[in-house]
Parts: sequence; structure tokens; C-alpha cells
Amino acid sequence: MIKAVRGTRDLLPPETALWNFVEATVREVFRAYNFQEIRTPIFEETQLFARGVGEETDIVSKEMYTWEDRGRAASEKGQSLTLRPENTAGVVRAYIEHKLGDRGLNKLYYIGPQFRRERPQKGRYRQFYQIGAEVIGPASSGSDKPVRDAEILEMLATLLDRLGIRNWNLEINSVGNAQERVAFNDALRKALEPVAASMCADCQRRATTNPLRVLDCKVPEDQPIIEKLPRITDYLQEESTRHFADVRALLESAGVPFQVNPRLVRGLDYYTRTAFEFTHGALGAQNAILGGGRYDGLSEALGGPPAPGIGFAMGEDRLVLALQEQTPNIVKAPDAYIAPMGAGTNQAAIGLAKALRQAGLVIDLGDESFRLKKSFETASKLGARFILIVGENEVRSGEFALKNLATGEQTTVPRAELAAKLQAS
RNA sequence: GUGGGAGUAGCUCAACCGGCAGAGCACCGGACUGUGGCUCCGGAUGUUGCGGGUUCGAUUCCCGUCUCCCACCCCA
Repeated sequence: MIKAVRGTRDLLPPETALWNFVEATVREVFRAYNFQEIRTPIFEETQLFARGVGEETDIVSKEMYTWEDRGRAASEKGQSLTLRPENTAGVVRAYIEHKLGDRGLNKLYYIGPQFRRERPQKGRYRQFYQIGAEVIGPASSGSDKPVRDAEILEMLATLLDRLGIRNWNLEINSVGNAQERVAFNDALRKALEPVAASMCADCQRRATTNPLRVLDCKVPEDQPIIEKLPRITDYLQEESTRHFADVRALLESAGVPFQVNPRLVRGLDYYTRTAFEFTHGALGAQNAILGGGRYDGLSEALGGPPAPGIGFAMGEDRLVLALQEQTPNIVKAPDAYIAPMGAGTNQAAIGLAKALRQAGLVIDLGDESFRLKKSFETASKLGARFILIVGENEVRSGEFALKNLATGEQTTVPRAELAAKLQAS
């Protein structure tokens, strides 16, 4: 038997209804903040991710689906292509390519699949879905202002509330600009040298490979050491410090609860200044539901004009998982099940079904060969509110037997009044 | 990529020391030929993930492999 490949999966009803609910809510909320949708290709030149996300990140160095495309001529070497591992690089590429800044398109959102070749785990798949938004534009558009950061965070808090996600937690930090990050990294490396040997095995390795990750260590014995390590906030210059302070003040004005987490670091190279993460308790080790931050130098890194920006990516798989644990299914049951009965009654039934559907009702239809008992069983199983019997008697008289399956009440209704009757009750 | 656990009917899971592969739910038919849910009777479930090995005999023991789950690395 051929099965879905490792790390991919089929989304089946009724779960798909939850996905549609999430996406519809996202579109509605984002629209209120004047974001518009962008759809970028699912694969891009490998170089885009190498330069945009960072050569040294795990994503680029070992988690991408990359292949060499066929050259146009037999002698020509094909270009290296990659299934997108995230969507920000693609959006910024499109921003540059179509000069979106000049067209005033500064607020964009996307919903779609991304691909990373990781070991699958709950809430972590090789084809996974992300919802994200980016505010990007020339500095003159205000895209570098603290109010943009606060506005996006407030939008996310509103979205999670609207989705009915309870117990989310927002942590923010500032990781500084490019120069400040380098200075902090050096200081951290130096501070770790004498103490690393007394830390856990993971930290000993991180101390040289990725000092920022040491701050993320959860081993209790290491905490006293980590407390004494330099903090990023000590390495922020006046401008970054003020930016961060402004963001915090604006969040308070907007009524968005948050915690400053000086240890919050982000994995992708392009992040600057504000970094944030929303977490949710019920997701195990994969507790981050969305994360993001500012990326003021990304456009230049990709050969574009200066265009400060801020954005986030939300794991839709995990969002749905969190919702499933707290909400029952939301599929709307059919309003009526139509049961034709007797040779030729299908003809009347299909026309009737069409008319009722056009009136906005959800209608399912049986077949004239079914015994009435089977039709009742099916209607009950589907959870239909009513069963409408289209037998030979009904077709002849133009009046139909309509039974409320919950109350058992049955009435005879003329064809012209069926839609109104079903809508009213 | 690393470590551990698990894969048996559509679903949830049993099967003792290696001896005919089972139950509940769901499904189909009937009791009831124009009235569901409840009840009763009957029925079909299957490459025991896949491939190999040991054995008279393997769901069971061994090896390999695939997938899922948990954790690590990393990250949304």
C-alpha cells in the first residue's frame, strides 16, 4: 500500500473544518489591520534562503529539500531549487522584485505550506503550515517605528483571543541590531570560557557552537551560572534601548499582557531588535505557537533597498492542535436529509434539493431505492435536523412529510413553504 | 541526525511459556415492505507495518527495514 510519506499527512474531516475556521478568523482579523494577502511560490532559488535565513542556521545547513533542476540545454547546468522552509524570505524577495514599497504595499500576510526535513514529532511535520504577516517598507513609511511592533503584537493577542485559545503567554526581548549582537555574542563567549566546563554537556557544546542557546538551557544546576552571564540589554545602545522601551510602553497602553524574557533568542540570522514568542501550555516540548521579530537589514541582505520590517510566523498545525484540546468539533450538521421513496421520485427530489440549497440550507440527498427505515437511520447518523420524505404520495399532492428528528414532530408542508419552514426552525 | 517506546479489523485495544487471530464500538442484513435513536437475532471483517531468519508450527523469539509517538539537537 502506498502511504503518505514520512512527516506528511492527510487532513481529514471533521478536522478540516477547524482549519477553515482558523484561516477564516485570521483573514478577518488581519483585514481589520489593513493587511492584504500575498502568495509566493512554494519553491525558490536555494540562494534566497541561504542568504535570507542564514548559511549557518540548521534550517539551511541540514533541513532543506533542495534539488538541482534540469538545465534548459543538455549542456547547461540546472539551477539549485529549494522547497521553501519559511515564507519571510519569499515575501521580501517579492517585495524587492515588484517594488512593493513604491506601491504602498507595506502590510502583507500569507497562509501556506512550508517544508523542513526534520525528524517528525507531535505538532512538527515535514510539510507544515504557517500563517504569517510582515510589515515592511521604506523608513519613511514608519515601518521601523515601535508602534508597528506593538500593533502586530496587539493584533496577535486579539487573534488568539478570537480563536478561543486560552492561556497563551507572550514573551518579548530585544536582540539588538547587527553590531550590538556581535558585541554581545563576543562578551557571552568570553564569559562562558571559564565556567562552561562546570555546565551540562549540551551547554559545553553550545558555548562554542551557539552561545546564545546557552541562555535557553533548562537544566536546574546551570541556572545560577546563567544568571550571572551578560544580558543582551546591557549591550544595547541608546537607540535600541529606547525602541524596546517604547514597544513595552505601547503594549501596556494597548492592554496586551507580556513578560520580558532577557533570554529569549531567535534562531534565524535576520532578526534584529524586537523578538517575541507566544507559547501555549498544552503542546509538550513544542510549546511555541508562534514567533517573530524585527528584521531591519533583511531587504539589503537580499540585494534590495533599505526596508525595515517586522513579522511573525505561526504554526498552524500546532494552533489547530491546541484548539482541538479545548473545543469540540464545529461542523455544521445538515438542515435536512431528503429521502426519495419509490421509482421516479429522484426526479422530484433533486429539484427540491437544489431549491432548498439555493435558499442557503445544507441538504443531503438519499436515493429512491433506499428503504425508508434506512433513510431515517442515515439522517440520524448525519445529525440532520429534519428528514424530508419525497414519496409518490408527496410528489402527487405537492405536500411533503417533514419530520423534526430531535423532537419527533412531523408535519405536512406544501412545497413552496419548505424553505421558510426549515429556516424558521 | 541521536536515544527510547509502539505498530494486530474502519476505530480503541486483547491474545499466558511459540500451538486454529479475538472483544467492544462502528459497518451490513433481519425482527419492522412509509418512520430513526432503544432492544433483540444474524453476518463480514485481517498481507498481525514490510522483508528475511530460527522452528513441525511465529502476532509471540532473532535480524533488517518503514512509519508513528516521546525526548534530544534545532525550531514555529
